[in-house]
Amino acid sequence: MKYQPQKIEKKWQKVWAKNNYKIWHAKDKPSKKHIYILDMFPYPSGEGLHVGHVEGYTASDILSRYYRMKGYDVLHPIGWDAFGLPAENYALKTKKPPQEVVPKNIKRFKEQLQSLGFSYDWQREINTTDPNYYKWTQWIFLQLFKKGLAYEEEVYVNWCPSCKTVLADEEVIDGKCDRCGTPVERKKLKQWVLKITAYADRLLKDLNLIDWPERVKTMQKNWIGRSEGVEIDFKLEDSDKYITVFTTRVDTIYGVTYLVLAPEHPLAAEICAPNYLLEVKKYIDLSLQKTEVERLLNAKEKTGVFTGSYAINPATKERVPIWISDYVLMNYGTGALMAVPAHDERDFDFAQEFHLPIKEVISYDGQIHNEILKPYTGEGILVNSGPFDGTPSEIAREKIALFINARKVVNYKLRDWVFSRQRYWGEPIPIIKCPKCGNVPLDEKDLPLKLPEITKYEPTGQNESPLADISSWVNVTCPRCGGPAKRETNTMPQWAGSSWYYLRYLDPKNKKQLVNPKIEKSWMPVDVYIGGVEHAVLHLLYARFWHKFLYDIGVVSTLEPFHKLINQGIILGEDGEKMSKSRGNVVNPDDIIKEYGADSLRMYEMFMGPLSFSKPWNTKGITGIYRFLNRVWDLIQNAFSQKNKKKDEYKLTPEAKKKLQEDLKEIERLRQKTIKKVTEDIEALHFNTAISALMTYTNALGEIPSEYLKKTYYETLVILLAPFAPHITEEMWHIFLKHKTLVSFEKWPKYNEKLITDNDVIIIAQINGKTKLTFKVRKGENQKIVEEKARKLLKKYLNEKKIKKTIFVADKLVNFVI
RNA sequence: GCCGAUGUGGUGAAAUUGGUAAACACGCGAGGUUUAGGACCUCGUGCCUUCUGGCUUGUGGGUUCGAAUCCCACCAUCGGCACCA
Repeated sequence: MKYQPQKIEKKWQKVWAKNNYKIWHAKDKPSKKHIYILDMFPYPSGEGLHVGHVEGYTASDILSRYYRMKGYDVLHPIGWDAFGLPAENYALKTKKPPQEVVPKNIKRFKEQLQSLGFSYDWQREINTTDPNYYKWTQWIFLQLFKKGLAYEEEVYVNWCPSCKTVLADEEVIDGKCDRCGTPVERKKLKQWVLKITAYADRLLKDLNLIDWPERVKTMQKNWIGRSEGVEIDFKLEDSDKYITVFTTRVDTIYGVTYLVLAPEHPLAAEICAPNYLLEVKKYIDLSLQKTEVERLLNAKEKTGVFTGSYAINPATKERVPIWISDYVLMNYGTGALMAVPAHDERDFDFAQEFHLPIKEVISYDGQIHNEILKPYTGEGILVNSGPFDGTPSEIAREKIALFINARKVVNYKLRDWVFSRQRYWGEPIPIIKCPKCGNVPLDEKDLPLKLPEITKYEPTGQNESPLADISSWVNVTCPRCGGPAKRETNTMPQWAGSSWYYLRYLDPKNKKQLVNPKIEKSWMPVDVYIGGVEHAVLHLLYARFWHKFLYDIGVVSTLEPFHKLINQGIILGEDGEKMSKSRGNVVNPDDIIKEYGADSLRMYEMFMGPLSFSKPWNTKGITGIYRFLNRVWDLIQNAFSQKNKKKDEYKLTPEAKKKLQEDLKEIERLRQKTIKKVTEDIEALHFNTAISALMTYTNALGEIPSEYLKKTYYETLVILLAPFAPHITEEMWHIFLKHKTLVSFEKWPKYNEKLITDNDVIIIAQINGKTKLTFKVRKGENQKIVEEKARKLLKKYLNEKKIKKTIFVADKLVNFVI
C-alpha cells in the first residue's frame, strides 16, 4: 500500500473534528499541569493563508500536541482579527460590504487551518467583529474613559490622505502609512486618545519580568524612550513670561548660545518682536505644511527664523536669542530647547548655518580648545563655566540643577495612543456627545453598541467616519439630560480587538463578564506566544498596556499577559527575496498540501532551520521530507505485513550473530537517545534537530531486519513523530500497529539515562591539542591505563619526544603536550 | 549615527558547560533498477596533497594543553530606531 497523504489526511481530520473538535477542547479549570499555547490570531485577508502563517502555527501545534501527550491540560485556541483597514479596503476593492467579505475570508482561512491538521480548540473560536466580542472591547474603552485614560484632545495627528483616516504613531513607518505607503500629513484634529504614557514606566520596567527575544524588548525600550533630565525656565527679557526647556545635559548650560522653539509652540508667534512677525509667521506656516517625509528628507540642512526676542540664561544671566526651527519637535519634552552648539550635532549644524556663537564648556582632555570643528557630545570636565570649572559632567549636572533651581523630570518618546479612526469597519466608540453634558459614556447595559449596516461605507475624507451620514443612528437623546445629542461616529483602530483577545478565549461565551476571574486565574498568563516580529511596538505594546490597565481594575491577576514570546522568522521566496505577488515568488500552502500533503509541509517548514531564522523556501527541500515520510511508511508497513518472516538465527554465522547482538544493543541505546533528544528539542523549540534525530533513528531501524526488532522500536518512532506529522502517524498507528486508540493521546515515552551510555567510551587521543586518533576503553577506566594505552597507540607520533604534560579528561580524552 | 541579531561546505544547517567541525537533509558525481523519463536503492561528496599528511568555522590579534564556542579590535549582512534635546 502506497503512502497517500491526500486520503489519509482527510480521514483523520474528520475523526478529530467529531463533536466540534471535542478532543482538543480544554477544560475551564485545568489541573496543575497545564499550559496556554497561543498563536497570534490571523487577519483573514482575501489572499488566504500563507506559508509564514504555517510556520508559526505548526510550531505551536507541535508544542500543543506534545504537551497533551505528556499529560498536560493544553489550551490552544484560535480566532479572527477581522476589523480594520485591510478588510475594509478589500471590501471597497471588490465592491462588497465588509459584512459579506469577512465571513467568506474566515471560512477559507478556517478550511486551510483545518487542512493542516492543527489541533485548535475550535469551541473557543472568537471573532473581533462579532458584537458579543466587541461588546467587551467597548466595555474596556468605557473603563478607560471612566478612569480618565481615554480622553478627547485637539492634537496634531498623522493623517493618511489615501486611507482617509488618522493613524497612531506606531502605524507610521518612515513618515509613511504602514498600510499603503502614502506619506502622512499633519493635521490638527480633535481625536480620542488613550493615555498609554501613564503606563510608560511600568511598560519599561516590567520587560524584566518576561522571557522575550532581546530584540523585541530593545525595540519596546527604544520606543518608550525614557530619558532623565531637568526642566529649566528661561525668563524672557522685558517680560514675566518663561520659556521652559527640557535637557538631559544641564552641565552644558554655560554653553547655551540661543534657544529654539518648535514652530507649533504656543509662544512662537506671541513672543515675536513686531518687526520680525511677518518672517516668523511665514516660516511657521511653511513648516506646518511640510509632511513628515519632507521634513526628514533634509534633516541635515537646518532652517529657522529669529524672533527678535531674547531670554535670560539663569546660570550666566546672559541674554540669549530665541529662534524658531522645525528641528525642534513640539511633541517631545516642552517643544523648546536650549541650544549648546559646541556639544550637540544638531545645534552645531544650526549655529553654523546662521552664524551663531559656539562656546565650549565640556572638555574631553581638560584643555580649552580655540576652534571647534566638530561638536563633542560626550562627557568631560567643565570649562568656561564660572564656578563649575573643573567639575566632571556627572557631578556638575547635580550641582548646576540645584544652583539654577531646575526641576528633575523624566521624559518619554512614547506618545499617547491616537485611538479614533474615520473609517467604517471598526468598533463604534460608545460615547454620546451632548451639547450640554459633553462626552457621556453609554450605559454598560446598552453594550454592545452595534455597528449599523450601511450601503455607503467609503471613507468620506471629511475628518469623519461614514457613520456620520446615518442620522437615524447618530441622533439620540442624551442619557444624562435627555436633550438632543449625537453619537460619536469615529471607530476604534484595528489594534483594539487584538489588545485583549487572549483573555476572551478563556471564557468566550460569558455574557456577564469579560472573563470569569476563576478561569482567568487558572490559565493566565499565556505560557508561550508565537508570532511575527512585526508586532513588536504595535500589538505587543498595546496589549501589554491594556493588560496592565485590566490588572489595575481587577479583571486580570497577572502583571504581564505573555510570559514567553517566540518570533518565527520570515520565509523568503526561492530567490531569497521577500515573498510578494509582484515578484511572483509566493508559495501557496494549498498547492504544497495537494502535492505532498500537510504532514510534509508542516515538517519541511520545521526542518528548514531554527524557528527564529529568516530562510528561503526550497521546493526541492520538501521532497527530502516527503521521501522521509515514505521511508517511514514503507519501513513500518513491511515490518508488520510479512507474517511469515521468521527469526532464523540458527542460520547465521557466529560472526553475524555477534554483530546482530551488538546492533540490537546499539539500537536500544539509540532509541533512548532519540527519545531524549526529541523531548528536549521540542521543549526548546529546536524542531529542526528533533527531526534530524528522528531521521537518524529511522535510518538505523532500516539497517536491522525487522524480524529481530520488537514492536516497541517502531512504536517509539510513530509516537515521537506524531506531533510533527499527525496524520501519517495516526494512520500507521491504526493500520500497521493495529491500535484502536489515537496516537495523538498516546503517552509520551520516557527515556532512561543509564541505557543511553555504552559500557565502552571513545577516548580522543591528542598531541598538543590536535586529535590524532581515537580508541575505545571501558567506561570509568583508570587514568593510568588509559594514558598507557594512548601512549602505545601514539608511539609513532611521539617517537622518543619528551612529554611535558599530560591532560586527562575522564571518559573523554588524553592530550600529550610535547 | 545609535541599538539589536547574525556570519560554519555548492545550499538549508548541526555542534554553544571550551574537548573528533560539517550531524540531518538538499544538490552534485558514479553505479543499480527502468523501453525512456520520473520515482526508488547502493556508494561517494569541505579544501589542498608529492597519498604521507597538511589546511579549514567573516578578518586580525589574545587567553588556553586545546577555541566555531571565551576576550579585544575590525569587516560584512539582516532587522529596528533615527533632528527625541
